[in-house]
Amino acid sequence: MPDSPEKQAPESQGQDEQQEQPPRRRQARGERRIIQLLEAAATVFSTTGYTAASTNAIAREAGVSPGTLYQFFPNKEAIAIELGDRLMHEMRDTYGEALAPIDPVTPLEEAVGAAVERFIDFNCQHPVFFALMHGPDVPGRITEAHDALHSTLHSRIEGLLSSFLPDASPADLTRTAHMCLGMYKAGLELALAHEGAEREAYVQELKNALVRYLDPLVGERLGRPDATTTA
Amino acid sequence: MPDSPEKQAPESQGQDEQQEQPPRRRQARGERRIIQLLEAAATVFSTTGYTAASTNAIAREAGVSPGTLYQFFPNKEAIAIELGDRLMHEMRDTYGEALAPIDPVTPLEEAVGAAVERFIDFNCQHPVFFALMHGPDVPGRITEAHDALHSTLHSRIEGLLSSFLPDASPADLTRTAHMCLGMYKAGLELALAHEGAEREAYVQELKNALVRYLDPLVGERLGRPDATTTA
DNA sequence: CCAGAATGCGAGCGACCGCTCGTGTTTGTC
DNA sequence: GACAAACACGAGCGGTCGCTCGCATTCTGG
Repeated sequence: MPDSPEKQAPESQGQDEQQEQPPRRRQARGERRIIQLLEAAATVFSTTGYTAASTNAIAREAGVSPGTLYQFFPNKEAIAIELGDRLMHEMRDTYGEALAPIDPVTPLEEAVGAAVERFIDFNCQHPVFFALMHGPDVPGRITEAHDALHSTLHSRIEGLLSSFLPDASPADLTRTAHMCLGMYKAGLELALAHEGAEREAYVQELKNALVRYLDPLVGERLGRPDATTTA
Repeated sequence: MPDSPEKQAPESQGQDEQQEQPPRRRQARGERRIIQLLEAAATVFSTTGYTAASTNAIAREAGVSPGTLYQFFPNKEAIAIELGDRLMHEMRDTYGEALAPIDPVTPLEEAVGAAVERFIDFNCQHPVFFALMHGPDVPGRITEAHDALHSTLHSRIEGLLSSFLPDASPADLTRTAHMCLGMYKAGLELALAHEGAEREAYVQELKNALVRYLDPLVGERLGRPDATTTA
């Protein structure tokens, strides 16, 4: 691993906020190559992890030469970053504000079930996402993106919880939210490790675990009409 | 990374079960060096992970030369294996049969609490253990040890569950046990990420999550006297 | 005390990795 | 058709890594 060279043109600093783009015109062929390379990278990353994946392997998987790969990406990290950005974008497009709005009258089961369902679905359709987000070896920028997503989810959960539990201490709220995220991650891992009906069963099990974990906390809330049908 | 050479003397196979030891006599100094090297390896592994840890770094951390390291370990993997073996041994020594016996009259809270407490404690005192066991990049033999431990824990949990739930389907039992292990792992990660009182709070939260997850399943059991005090 | 084994050293080998560069091919524009 | 820019190639550069090897030093048994 050579140290990241970090050689950038000094740029005109200070008064021009768009700092690059020596007008790099892409042809249609180039755009196709980029997609091809990103797909290859997704395959290699999700099978071997980020650090173990070699750029030569990605190029080989895409059926091009190493030089061609570096025609479109300045370095290995940029590939992962671009891949992560596109996944993040696709997630927001697909599920829109699904991870944002919280309807306080929604029953707990429904809220948990919907959120779990959506995120598990996305991860099943894009296994790279899990490899990049929960991989232990990914470098700086990806980790930043991961942390950003993580803290977004965390504060969403915290918000949901505080709407259910307005009188809980912030520390308890944070802990509970972290625990929920941890359980979600564990369930995701189990779901990804299985397929078909078995996967569905694990998703259901994750929902059960989350609801049962949270239910006692919100139990004293004003009445949910049917509290008996749990399983 | 060079391909693992895998050059072993053919050995006399078949009728002699102790297959090696060209009588390698160790001096006291050597034993000390081995412990020194293993401690250095523990430090390096737990800070950088297995693959990212370089043997030269381990030797440097131990204050010896690379050659000296290879006087005592045939390769990098062997260091991790020896380290893992000693940890496993120490775990069994420390907690003895604590992970074995299941007293069916023990209340659920107590059983879960005791098991969680013990394992969390061990992991807090030996952070390497987590790095080696749940690290994503560790090679063959370590993964085998991990899988062995994992399936041991899994079958213990399955046994406990089946004693509580004699009429549940095997598939459900397996799933529930996997879910418990996943939740434990998530809680362990959270506990390791904090210290002192906050860590204790996460341990308690993990116990809560597990008990609440399992309680509805064993709820129809013959009476535990006080079923109301949950928190 | 001394032969030989165990221990210790560190330059360096071979393999692989991320990445570059000189060169050749394709594509768009006039 | 001419020219430049974008695209493609692949040998190979500089680097690190796991690990070796020849040689010096220290310990141990007879």
